[in-house]
Amino acid sequence: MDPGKLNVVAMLKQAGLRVTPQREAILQYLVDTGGHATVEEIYQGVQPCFPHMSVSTVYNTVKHLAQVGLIKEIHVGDGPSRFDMNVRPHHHLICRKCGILFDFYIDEPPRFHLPPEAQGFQIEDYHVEVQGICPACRAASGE
Amino acid sequence: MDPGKLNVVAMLKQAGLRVTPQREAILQYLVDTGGHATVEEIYQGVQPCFPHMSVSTVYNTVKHLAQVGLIKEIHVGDGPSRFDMNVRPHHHLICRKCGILFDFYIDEPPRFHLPPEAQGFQIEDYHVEVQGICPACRAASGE
DNA sequence: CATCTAATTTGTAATGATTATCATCTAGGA
DNA sequence: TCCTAGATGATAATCATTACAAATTAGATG
Ligand SMILES: [Mn+2]
Ligand SMILES: [Mn+2]
Ligand SMILES: [Zn+2]
Ligand SMILES: [Zn+2]
Repeated sequence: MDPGKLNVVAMLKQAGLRVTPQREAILQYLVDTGGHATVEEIYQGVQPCFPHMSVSTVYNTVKHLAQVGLIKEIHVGDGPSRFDMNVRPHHHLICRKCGILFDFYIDEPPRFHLPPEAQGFQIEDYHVEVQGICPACRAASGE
Repeated sequence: MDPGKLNVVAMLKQAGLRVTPQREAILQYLVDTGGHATVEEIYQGVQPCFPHMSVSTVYNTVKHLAQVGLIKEIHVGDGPSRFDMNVRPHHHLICRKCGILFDFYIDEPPRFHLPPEAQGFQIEDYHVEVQGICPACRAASGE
């Protein structure tokens, strides 16, 4: 028996979600790849194993997984939503050339000083989106 | 003669853009409202004065205005693009209740410490998106 | 001022991401 | 085993945006 599979089943059960083959496959894909997948990427990724799965099911599932906190939906620029297995509070580096995403962390939150009209704004969360050129693309264009 | 109108004409000319009635109206709307308008809001805003204007023209114009740096396109969450007259580098507070946007500034950029796989990433720009509850909504729900 | 041309406008079609709908199916509890 | 709330999947609908092409026009030129 596949220990990884047992793992995603346990994750679904702990989260109080019904365990379906589709949900197992989608969560397994996310666990295996570990990156920041789009619905389309997930859909393509599970095709070989689940050729009948509907793209609706992928949308439904990632919505549920995000609701129970197993994954996190992130929006980057104007692109499609991405789904992140890393649910710790963290931030992202985005390469302008190839679009690759890296996680990074900030230990001490920056001091936001708010304008008068925003005084009293209750800060609940924040996300830093850094744009630039990734090492690989720098190497490629630098040469 | 309207001094404001002369102003937007000058802005367009200085930017090297052709001056058309539609562009004047759109830029004037942005100058007057000064906020973070969507294409739809701009379109509705100029309707009384330009009932014939096409929504395509709004898309075209904001794209051009952004290209020459007169405005800045911003993406917030999964919503439509917003267009910002404030072209200084700055960041945003977003209210989870009503969606209102506030600008804010950070004097000293936070120290991003990157993970090993992102070492050498060339940072070009960054944007902080703060989620929370605005003063008005706090007052409304607090009472 | 008259003419010319490339840029602009506009209506419409096409695209891409996402949500809505609903008939069918099934996981999991009784 | 049965039952039912919840899940799936096919499809339609919606929303934001881009693509296209014909008609119009800003602004340069003489
Ligand atoms: Mn991440
Ligand atoms: Mn702003
Ligand atoms: Zn890159
Ligand atoms: Zn609010």
